[in-house]
Amino acid sequence: MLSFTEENYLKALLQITMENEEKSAAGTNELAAALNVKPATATDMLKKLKDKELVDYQKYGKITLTITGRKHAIEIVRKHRLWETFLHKKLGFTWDEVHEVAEQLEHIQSQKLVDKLDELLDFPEFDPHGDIIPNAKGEIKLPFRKTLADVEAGKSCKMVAVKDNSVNFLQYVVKVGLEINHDIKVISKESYDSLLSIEVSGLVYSVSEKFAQNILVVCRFCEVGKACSKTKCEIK
Amino acid sequence: MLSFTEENYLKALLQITMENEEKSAAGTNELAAALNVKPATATDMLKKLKDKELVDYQKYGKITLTITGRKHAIEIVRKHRLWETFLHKKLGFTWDEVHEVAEQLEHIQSQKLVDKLDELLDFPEFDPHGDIIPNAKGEIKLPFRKTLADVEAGKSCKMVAVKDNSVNFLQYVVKVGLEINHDIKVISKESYDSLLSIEVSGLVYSVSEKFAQNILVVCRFCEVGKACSKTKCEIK
DNA sequence: TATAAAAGTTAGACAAACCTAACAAAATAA
DNA sequence: TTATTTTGTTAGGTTTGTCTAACTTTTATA
Repeated sequence: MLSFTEENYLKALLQITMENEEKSAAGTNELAAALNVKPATATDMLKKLKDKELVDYQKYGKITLTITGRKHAIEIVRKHRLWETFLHKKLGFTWDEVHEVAEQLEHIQSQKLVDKLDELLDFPEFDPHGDIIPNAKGEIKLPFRKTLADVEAGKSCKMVAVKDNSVNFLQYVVKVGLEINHDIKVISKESYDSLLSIEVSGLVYSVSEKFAQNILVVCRFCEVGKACSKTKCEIK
Repeated sequence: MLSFTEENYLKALLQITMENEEKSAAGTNELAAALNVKPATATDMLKKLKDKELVDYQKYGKITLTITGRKHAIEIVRKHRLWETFLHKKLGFTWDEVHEVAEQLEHIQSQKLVDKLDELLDFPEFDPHGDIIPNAKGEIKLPFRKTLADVEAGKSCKMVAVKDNSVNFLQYVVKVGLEINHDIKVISKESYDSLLSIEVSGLVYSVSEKFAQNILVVCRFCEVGKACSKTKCEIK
């Protein structure tokens, strides 16, 4: 049985090592920062997790999850995202409210609860932020996605997810009129500061590059989740 | 903000002091037993809860909850019973499965979650064991109830709740064919060992006095939750 | 009422998860 | 390739919630 804290370390490690394709290992400082603890604390915990064979780690070396550790981490992420979906779909929580409560709910131990929740929600694939919900077998099929910052001027795309789940960012996204499944046209890009001019539902907004890097998009004409090969695809 | 442990102590104190009308204070050993810790541990925690003004207590004296402590405890019980109801009504958990999971869920901090859950369940009054769910104001209207052991031979009653929420007892109740809202007729009572012969849905069973003391009943003809004054009332 | 039993407390220890301060190793830059 | 910065570790300390063992107070019993 894992403690809440141990679960949080595993989840953080999974998130760090899944951030992008290239990176597959984490560092102590990085991990500590993600969990809001001091590096010394993370070192202590890493020793413990190593003893339990949940992480591969040695002094001054990079940190990776073992198969078992990864399985645990995925189960936690699965629960987190199912709860987020429940809060949003069944209890009317807005997408900026779900994360905080799901952080608590993800630690509830009951396989039956997870299974039944999944069923109640009709086996959802995505949570309210557009993140993939790992299935009951712990499989995650990573969908093909670009960030809004990657879209060329003049091209259009469809928003499918956000990278940043902070309340601040999510509320800002709403304010800009953006929403999952909305179409976005990139009008222009400033070469100096990469400021983007975008059109959403007929209205034009300016957004920073930082903002655009946290909006995940796909081609409007392509199937969600697959690399598109159609000639008309606007997202390469 | 209270820790899980502190919440459990408050809840246990509420449960002990509400067990029956006469008793309104708890002892250290009793509390420790309820929480599965040693008396020494309970003493430590009591000092802490006293400092936080959640309990009235002094060395070697009886323990009672303060107004604030009671309010917290009732809120925890409310959450526990709402979650039990949710698990039973929305996720198909049986009544012997709900308690364990609700023990975890009762500690989730989110006022909105509690309110929305209450709404989703259509503001239930009773949980799957027939226990009263305190309302949003923290009010508990204690209904008039007797135990099956109090019912005279020849009289009938209606089961409305159980006192013991253990898996063992609950499964046994089901085995005997009993269920909330079922009518029970007491055929006879052995004067030697108080063994009861009862009739449920046309079938006759023998149950011990201990068992009968954990089945809560009302008069079949009286309104649930009120002391009955009708002449035909069979439960006095 | 004296004494035994029960109930409750204190002292000292331990594990988990955190910290700070000092140090060591690795990576980067001069 | 040496020096500096970044990264990571160790040592020692704190808090929370638990324990055991020894002790004290209260209650019950003879």
